[in-house]
Parts: sequence; structure tokens; C-alpha cells
Amino acid sequence: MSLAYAILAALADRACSGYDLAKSFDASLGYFWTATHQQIYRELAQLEERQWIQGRAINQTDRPNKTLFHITPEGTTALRAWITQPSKPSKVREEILVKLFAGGLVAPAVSIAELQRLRRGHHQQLATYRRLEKTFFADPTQLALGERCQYLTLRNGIRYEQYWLDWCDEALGMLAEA
Amino acid sequence: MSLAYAILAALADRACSGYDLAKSFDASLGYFWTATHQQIYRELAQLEERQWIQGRAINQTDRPNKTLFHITPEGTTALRAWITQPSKPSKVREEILVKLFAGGLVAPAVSIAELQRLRRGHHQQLATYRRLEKTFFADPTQLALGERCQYLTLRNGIRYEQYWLDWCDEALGMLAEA
DNA sequence: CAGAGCATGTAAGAGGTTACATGATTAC
DNA sequence: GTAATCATGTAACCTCTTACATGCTCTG
Repeated sequence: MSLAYAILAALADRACSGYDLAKSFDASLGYFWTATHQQIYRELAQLEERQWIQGRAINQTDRPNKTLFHITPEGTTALRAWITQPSKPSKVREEILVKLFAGGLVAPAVSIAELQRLRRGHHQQLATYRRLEKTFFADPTQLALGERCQYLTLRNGIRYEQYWLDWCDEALGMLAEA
Repeated sequence: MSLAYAILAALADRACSGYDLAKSFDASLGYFWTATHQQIYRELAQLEERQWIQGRAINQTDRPNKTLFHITPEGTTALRAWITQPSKPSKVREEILVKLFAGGLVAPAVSIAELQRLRRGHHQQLATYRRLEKTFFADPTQLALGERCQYLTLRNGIRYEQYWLDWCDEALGMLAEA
């Protein structure tokens, strides 16, 4: 059900085709909610049936035609109602921590190599986020409410990557001793 | 498939009944991998069929009987092989960030109240982790490899809660201005 | 002319959630 | 006697992932 609202949140920002949404879920929104294009197209069909969104066919000559989806007033109302409800605490699912939990079964070098891989990934993602911050949010004090909220989601991403980097360093330090 | 390995990781630590595992997935392991008791019992049946674990019936007079599951040598081998494989990057799913992303649609007070609720939750969880750290890992330099790895998963939890707390404070500060 | 990007789907299967169900013992 | 804890399951449903499928245009 949350995917429906994630799509509504994206469409509240701007009208999108299914393809556009799939790209959004590979970037921006996708930094904290993932979805494949198959999920998206299925959900779009259901949302349109419920009249929370409306599709408009766009004919294009240079590219394949597409359907642009707009959020309807009913959709906006539903999205507002959802936002106002208290959220359930999110469920963490970290495969790497399950592996580390049983790390006593393998040579430390195995865990160390994995932590280094992990560190590289988070380092890269942090660089991406910092670039986005510089480009789109150079002066955070000047942002309107909506932009400010979106900026805060980016700030969350930055802190998230930093937390992983710091932990990787701590873990690598502690495993190096063994 | 990962749930199977999470269960193996728990059983590698000590033999458990389904009920014990369900409790583990509410604590320790559950801090980074969640599962309901229904998932656990289903998976246990499959793991036993594959001979990665073995159940032993324990008759009890004061309580209902139970089945204690032990990991088999084949199970340990499979777990080791899984740990050695590189992990896929984990997928973040943060409902609260989706809501904040569309936070421009509601009054700031709505987002602020939600962030305060969130802050309280993470504050509490951090306190729980700190208590565990004091109780079970008073002297981290003395830990054997296996314990050291488990300690690092707890350290991850502590840093995770701290990251959320810090971000909540930043977000609350930025929304207070609006 | 090959590959990347645009654009949209179907289908099968794996994994996860929620509700229903039972029945004993122990602690307040 | 009421609630909590121990202990284990079935069934239905929803969600998510993976694979397969098509066909056009633009760029190098």
C-alpha cells in the first residue's frame, strides 16, 4: 500500500509517465523507497481505477508515445490523510549484519574484504549526495516549505552514508586487531 | 532465501526452538533482520528437509513440549559459503521520508509532531542498545573473534540510532523556522 | 549497424503480512 | 479468574522480484 503513496508523492511534485517514475525510483525517491518498473505500472493501473490519478495520452513523433499521469484532487486528499497518520517504525533488513553476526565462522579477512567493499559503496553514494546538495540546495535558508522538506530527505541520506562510513572504519579497526 | 541464512546464523550461535527464534527476531538478530513466527516455522521445515538443521524433540512437564533445532555440518558449510559471497546493497524503505518528501502538502506542525514521535522512538532504542553494551560488552578489547563480530553489530545499531536522533534534531530545527 | 535510451507491458514464483486457531502452565 | 508466557501451526492474501517480451529512435 505504501508504494501507492510513494507514487502519489512523486506525482504531487510533477506529472510523470510510468517510465519517468521508474527513473525517479532509481534516484531521488529511490534513495529511500525502491520499486521496479513492473510494480510501478501495476500500481498506476490501480491508482487510476481508484481515480487518485489520471492519465493523459501524449503523442510524440520523435519518441514512443506515453501516458502522463497527474494526481487528482481525490489523490491529493488521500495523500494528505496518509501523511497525517503516524508511521509504523521501519523494519531494518541488513544482510551484511546477519553475515557479520556469524562472522566468527569465517576468517577475519573475509569480513574485512566485505567491509571494504561496503565502505567504497557508501563513500560513492555520499559523494553523489554531496554533489546534489551543492547543485540544488546551495542556500537552504531560502527554501520554501516543500523544498525544505525535500532537502531534509537529502540531509537524511547524507547522514545515513556518513553513519555507515564511520561504522565501517570502526569495524575495520576492530577486526584488524584480530 | 536470506531468512534461511539468518536462522542458520542464530542456530550457529546456539540451538533454538521455533519459539526461541521468534524471540531472537524480536531482539538481537531482530535489530537488523525481522521475521514473524509464521515465517520462521515455515522456513524451519524447509531447512530440516534440506538437512541443514536437525530437530530434536524435548519433552517438558512444566511447559509444552518443544523441538530444539541444531545446525548440521552441511548447514554450517552452507552458511559459510553464503557469508563469503559478496552482499547485494541493502534496500532502504523509509515511509517517514516518503511522507516528508511530500511534506509541503501539510502544515509544518504535522511533520514536526511526527518527527518528535520518531525521535522518542530512536532515543529509547538507543538507551536499550547502550544498556546491552554495558552489560555484555564491558571490555571490548578482550573479546574473541565471534563475540567481537556480534559486538560490531551492536555498535552498528548504536550508530544507527544516533544518526536518526541527530537528523531529527536538524529537521526539527529547520522546520521550526517555517 | 550496434548500443543506449524511451516506453510499456505479462507471467510465474518467492517472500512477507495478517488473521485465525489451539491449549497448557504460571504469576498476580 | 485473568493475563502473560510457552509452544506450534494453517490459510489467505498481498507485495516484490525476476524473467521474458516488444518495438521505436537517436547517437556514435
